[in-house]
Amino acid sequence: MDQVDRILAQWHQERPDLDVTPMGMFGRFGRLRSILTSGLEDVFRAHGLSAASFDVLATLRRSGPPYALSPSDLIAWTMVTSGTMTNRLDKLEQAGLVSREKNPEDGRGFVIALTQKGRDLIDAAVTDHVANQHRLVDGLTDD
Amino acid sequence: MDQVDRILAQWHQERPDLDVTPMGMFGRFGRLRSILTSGLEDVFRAHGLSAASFDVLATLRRSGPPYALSPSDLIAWTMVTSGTMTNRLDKLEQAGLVSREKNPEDGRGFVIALTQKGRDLIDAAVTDHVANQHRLVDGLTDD
DNA sequence: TCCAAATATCTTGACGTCAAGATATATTCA
DNA sequence: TGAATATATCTTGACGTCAAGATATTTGGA
Repeated sequence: MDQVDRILAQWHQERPDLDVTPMGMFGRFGRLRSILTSGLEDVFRAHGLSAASFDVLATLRRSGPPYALSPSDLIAWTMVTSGTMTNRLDKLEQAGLVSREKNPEDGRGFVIALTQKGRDLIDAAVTDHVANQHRLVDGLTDD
Repeated sequence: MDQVDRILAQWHQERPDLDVTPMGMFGRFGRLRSILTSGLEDVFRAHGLSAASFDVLATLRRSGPPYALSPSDLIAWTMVTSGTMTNRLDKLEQAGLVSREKNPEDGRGFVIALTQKGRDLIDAAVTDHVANQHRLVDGLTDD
């Protein structure tokens, strides 16, 4: 009898007209998500990153040399809005992890590139992150 | 070859030393979550609610008569911080969906209760929400 | 009885996010 | 070539969340 079971029991009592079976699935899915998310964030934090900043640095890193993309490319890969990306890039630029220069071929755009510091940081962070994912996945099985 | 596969292919190219198998699972788990979450929010929005406000009203409703709990109880059920709960209750009180009165038995505390309007709203919203969960779950199967 | 410790809630400041709108530059095609 | 339209990015304002700290009240002994 966990928290999800208690919630279902309350609904059964108060609203017997509803079949709340799927609610149990949604509830446990959400709890699993929250456990996994915070497990991942532990590693990001250990490298001074958030999930948001890791996301951008990792996208640049795995795009291969020269480790540079436009904000539009980053928006497409990460599926966030342009306002969110501007905000992420402001933080990363301020931290010296990426550079932001005008695109010489399109006056509307910019080129975002990993700095050496950003490159070193994301390489170390990804290594730890993948190991952490293995650890978290191994910790499941019968959930 | 979806977005997740493309990401894994890039990592394989750039960091062949890493076994990124679990990353595919995390990626698809995250995408599924985002799809389900936005599916649920459609119904909340249709009733003028957010996931946050639905959460509080539903907790009060399923607690049974007199549909009243302390902020501490609500914090325990919803697993958010006290600051978050204060903010949620401010919004709900302002919308006339809950009342917030001093607890006559404990000067430090309050009693949060559904108003009639809140009671009517959450009963209708929960009915739709559960139907929506059935719909979303039925839409899966081979994912 | 009175004070130290515990408890209940609110406040403050910072994050990350989104939608909508503002700007600046490119592109298209009449 | 010039105007209409499309595109790239940034800005603004609002939400929801958290951690840490501030207040007020209650409780548990000495």
